[in-house]
Amino acid sequence: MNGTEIILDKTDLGILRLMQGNARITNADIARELEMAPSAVLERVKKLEQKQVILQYTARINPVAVNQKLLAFISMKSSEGMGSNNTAKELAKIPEVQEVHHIAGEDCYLVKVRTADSASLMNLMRNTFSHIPNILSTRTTIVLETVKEEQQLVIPEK
Amino acid sequence: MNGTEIILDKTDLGILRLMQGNARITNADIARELEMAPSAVLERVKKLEQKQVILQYTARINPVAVNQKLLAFISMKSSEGMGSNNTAKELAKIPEVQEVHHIAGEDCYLVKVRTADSASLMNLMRNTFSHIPNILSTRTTIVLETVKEEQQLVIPEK
DNA sequence: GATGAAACAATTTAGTT
DNA sequence: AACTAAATTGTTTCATC
Repeated sequence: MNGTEIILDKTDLGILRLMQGNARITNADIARELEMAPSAVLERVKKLEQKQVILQYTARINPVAVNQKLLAFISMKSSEGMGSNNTAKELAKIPEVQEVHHIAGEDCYLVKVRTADSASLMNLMRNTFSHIPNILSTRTTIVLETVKEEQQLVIPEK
Repeated sequence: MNGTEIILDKTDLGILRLMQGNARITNADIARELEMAPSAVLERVKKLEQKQVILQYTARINPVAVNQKLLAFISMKSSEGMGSNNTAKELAKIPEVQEVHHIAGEDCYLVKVRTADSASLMNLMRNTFSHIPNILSTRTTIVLETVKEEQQLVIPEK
């Protein structure tokens, strides 16, 4: 069927919870929290990486500090048939595109984009999006203020 | 006016690029890449944290592995006047809510929510959203497939 | 701000249970 | 899978430039 099912025990979930909150926590500190040996933590973490339970360790950076002040969501209709998602794959290659979701309802993608300002969003749409085939229409929504933006998942207790 | 402007030099941007790609990189490795002393890297990193250029170090976890299979975007109209954003603040407190954006156009919020399945989304809406005042209407869009989902920013060269 | 050196701490490997 | 112990490597402080 699909890939082997991933089974996580209480210790794995504890590690995930700690690392989701602070990816630079030391294995020694994880070991102290969970009352186990650091070498055992290292083994667990390696396996979680291997199994792609942990996808990446990343620093969240303030977009304003690196001049990425504009955030927009763009809905796009595509003329390609169900099953193919080449349009989405092309969109995913663009560095300013942070997210591409295929959504229910119409033949639609929802795309999250970050640029310096509205002028650079226009340029991106004119120079890059316009070369992607099968895009029938776009509707752009500009974010005025972001109140919360995290990717923290609710990790179950058990 | 606003908070003091943040000025980042080439070294800071190099550190940010490396840590955005891998938050568990050692300061020693950053030092080797950027050809400087590890103690200087430590000082820079501390300052970037202090200045809130680095907001958090986090492990990105596979949602499927922790049983968070459903992703939805909800647009909400609110009856509260411009300037106040209590509705948004209440939404931000809910752990399943990953993002809350105030968007242009109508009196609207765009909310990103992750739950186990559609039944648990229904429960969340019935039990939690319904207690938040001033929500006039909601329109829920279910994600069928996520092609890309990252928060990686484009870090300028200089 | 950056460096180098010293003291301290964490990581990682290997052997054992 | 987990533990301990030992060897290696990284972190952190501090005096100096």
